[in-house]
Amino acid sequence: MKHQRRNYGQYCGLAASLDLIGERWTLLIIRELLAGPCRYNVLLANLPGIGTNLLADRLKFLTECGIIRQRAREGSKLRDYELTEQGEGLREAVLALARWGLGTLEQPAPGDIVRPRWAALAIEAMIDPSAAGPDEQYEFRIDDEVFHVSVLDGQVTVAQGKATTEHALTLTTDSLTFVKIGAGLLNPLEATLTNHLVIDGDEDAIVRCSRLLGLMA
Amino acid sequence: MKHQRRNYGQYCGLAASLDLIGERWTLLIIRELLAGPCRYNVLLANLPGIGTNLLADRLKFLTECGIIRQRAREGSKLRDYELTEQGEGLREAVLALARWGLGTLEQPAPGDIVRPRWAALAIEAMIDPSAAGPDEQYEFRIDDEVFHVSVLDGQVTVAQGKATTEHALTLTTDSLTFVKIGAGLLNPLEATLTNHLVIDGDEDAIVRCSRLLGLMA
DNA sequence: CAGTATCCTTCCAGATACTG
DNA sequence: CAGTATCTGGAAGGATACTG
Repeated sequence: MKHQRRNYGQYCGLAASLDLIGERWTLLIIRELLAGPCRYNVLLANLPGIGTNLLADRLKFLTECGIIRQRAREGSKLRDYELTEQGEGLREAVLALARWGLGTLEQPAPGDIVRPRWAALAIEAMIDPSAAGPDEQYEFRIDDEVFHVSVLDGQVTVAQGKATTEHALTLTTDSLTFVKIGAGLLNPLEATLTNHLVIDGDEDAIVRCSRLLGLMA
Repeated sequence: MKHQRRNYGQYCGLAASLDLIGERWTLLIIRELLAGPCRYNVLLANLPGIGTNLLADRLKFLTECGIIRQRAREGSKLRDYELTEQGEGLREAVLALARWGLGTLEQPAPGDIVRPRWAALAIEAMIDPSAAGPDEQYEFRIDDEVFHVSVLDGQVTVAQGKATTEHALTLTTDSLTFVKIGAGLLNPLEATLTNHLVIDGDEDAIVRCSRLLGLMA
């Protein structure tokens, strides 16, 4: 018989959350999966410092709780982990935490690492849905990965991969630069002047995109 | 020299959050303080299972990080802990987690405890700001504590204590009942019929309040 | 590739005693 | 009252080696 996990024993929404996703590493695993399905070894590579046993533990527990599931890739023996609908429900909470944490970030410490999808998380956290303009897409090229922001009927979403339609602008940068901008430690204009950030596209679209990301203050 | 806290070493908003408030008990302490300033021994009493040394550790760390501060009560030697502005910024994240966790709650396990302010957190998590109606207040009496919901200029807030104006309705219940309602495990009508929930007030206000809390589905 | 198994270290729970 | 200090068993976390 499996030993009962430690839990707070409180009948409270927050305590219930923390019983499920409050352990070390768990929310970082969720963060990775919020960007899309992912294989075991890719998770392992994107979470430097986690032990392979600990990753396996967490994945097993999250699967038992119905927060993630495994799915076979068609035409391949490889399996991906992906969020269930319940797991997807954590997006707002993760974004709220990321938004708060962005505000506390200072200059990176030596040894700190950055990944493109964390920059994508920063994009998503920065978005002000009430600033959504007309339907269009923006393509973000961060290091070697591509993401796109899509405005559709006032709904804004961020996803992995190229834009699915013509995109109104292309933004090219590295993940460190982008996270610094999100943290308010670097001015987009300054980044552009030093060539760490290159925006290519219609001028009006640039303004709309900046507004959407709260960069006009 | 103080030993450096364990941290993820990731330059990412979420990881930065978790470095500060990801340890066990920390968010539950924040939850208590979100309801208002609180003394050491009250925190200790409301967080059954935490050790006095662990609580002191957490409070010290949160103070060093600028998330909470201590304040002397006027005319008394007693000191309260309270959130700083930065700590107050965690409200949205805590509410998002509580909202998600409420959805996962099942019937309470034997030994689970409930507290009025956790029910107040459930109220706050349930609120749909877009459903805000005309300015008015609702008073909630849960066990032996009183909270009020205030709608003002389309902004909805929940606070400890009695309503500050005439209130459009008074709701009396116990914390267990209220959390169950928030978790969708108990129908408000059923709770009323069994006398676990008593609502006293104008009929239209009851409808508006129910809408605000998403109880009309 | 996707995990187990192992070993060791650190952290936490709970109790209790003590201080200003 | 508001903590600090100390101790102990047990659980969780981390590093590495190994397996189907």
